[in-house]
Amino acid sequence: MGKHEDQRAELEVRLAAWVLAQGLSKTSLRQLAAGIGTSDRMLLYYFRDKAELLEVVLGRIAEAMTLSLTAALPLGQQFAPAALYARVAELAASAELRPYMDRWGEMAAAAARAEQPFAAIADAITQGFQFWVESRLAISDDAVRRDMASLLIVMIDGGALLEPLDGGRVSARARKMMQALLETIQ
Amino acid sequence: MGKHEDQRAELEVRLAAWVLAQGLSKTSLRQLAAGIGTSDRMLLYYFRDKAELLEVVLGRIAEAMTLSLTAALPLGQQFAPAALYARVAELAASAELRPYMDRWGEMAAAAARAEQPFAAIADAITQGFQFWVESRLAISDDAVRRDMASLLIVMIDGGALLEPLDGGRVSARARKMMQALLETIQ
DNA sequence: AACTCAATGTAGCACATGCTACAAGGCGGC
DNA sequence: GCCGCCTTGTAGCATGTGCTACATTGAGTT
Repeated sequence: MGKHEDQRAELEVRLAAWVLAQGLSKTSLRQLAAGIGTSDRMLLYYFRDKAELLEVVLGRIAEAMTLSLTAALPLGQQFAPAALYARVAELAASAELRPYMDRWGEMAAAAARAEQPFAAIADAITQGFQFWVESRLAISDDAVRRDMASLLIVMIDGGALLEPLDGGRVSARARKMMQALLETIQ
Repeated sequence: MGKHEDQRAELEVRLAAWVLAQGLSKTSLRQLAAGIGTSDRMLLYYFRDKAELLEVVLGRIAEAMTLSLTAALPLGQQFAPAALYARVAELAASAELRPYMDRWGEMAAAAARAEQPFAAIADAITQGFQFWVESRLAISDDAVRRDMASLLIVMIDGGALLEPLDGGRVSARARKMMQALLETIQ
């Protein structure tokens, strides 16, 4: 196997860990290089350009997020909307998944500004998330299950987005109300 | 009255219009100056620094948004959650309010990245929005009215955030489901 | 040992950014 | 008419950015 590919994969892993921990705000080539202990020159040796680097690294992070989610709540079991919402809201706030949710929020935001290459990746994650929720909802009607999954996603993501605002109060109140609302339709 | 203040106010108006139309992604001093037909030098003559400029301009935009919202749905009338949600969702998608919602999404996103001075302004808007919704909800219990208002806000903002993703499908499905859900508790 | 070529370092370019120093214009009061 | 000062233009600095040219190293092959 090629040593080149190994080296590049190694860089990808370290970059993904660094970006996951540090966020998307400090992603200049020099900052990334300093963060993982190499040089910007090296990054551009192993990646065509910054766009390709980010695409690959964010892809890895997205993949890891999906793995984490699935590990925490394996496929097979199905839940009523209220129960699944509670589980996912709790998960999203957990120490393990919080960094992923934060990055996800940043990416969705960047996508809203039409920054590349965030839009494409955010799109893929959204669809993956939709599928993940959908396949864990105990709702027989296909269309309703789809719609309910989307509702949960908007609530989770919207909550995550507004979390840093107003000290998290709006977010907390909405979660509580949503929970109550979902329980009325058991 | 001082001519200086007039000049500055004039700049503020033009800057606000420009930023409202163009978004927050092109807000370097040179870009702003070119956009409204002046020089970066002038901007820094009338504003202490870029932070103050953005603060004032975004404040103006936020103010205009509140005015627009209130004009569209004056205080006095109160609505059941489902009705208010429908009205606001429709409003948020209208040609008049859409630019404001887009800017608001960008600001919330920027605030999530802890970029200054967005955080403080986004905070103020959130609270203003909470008050706006709360005072139009026909719910007698104070705590419940607060929580329901927050829920609607998270749904509206979350929907706006996810609107550009997956062709707006997730957003649309969530809106539909939420509507149905709210109607069950008339 | 000599050679080759991938891997890495050093230096720098061209550009954008926020901001500033300095000077020139122009409009007021005397 | 002349002076003074508010306003505006020109030029530039320091820094950060993505990216590149060139030189050097060093390990593997013959």
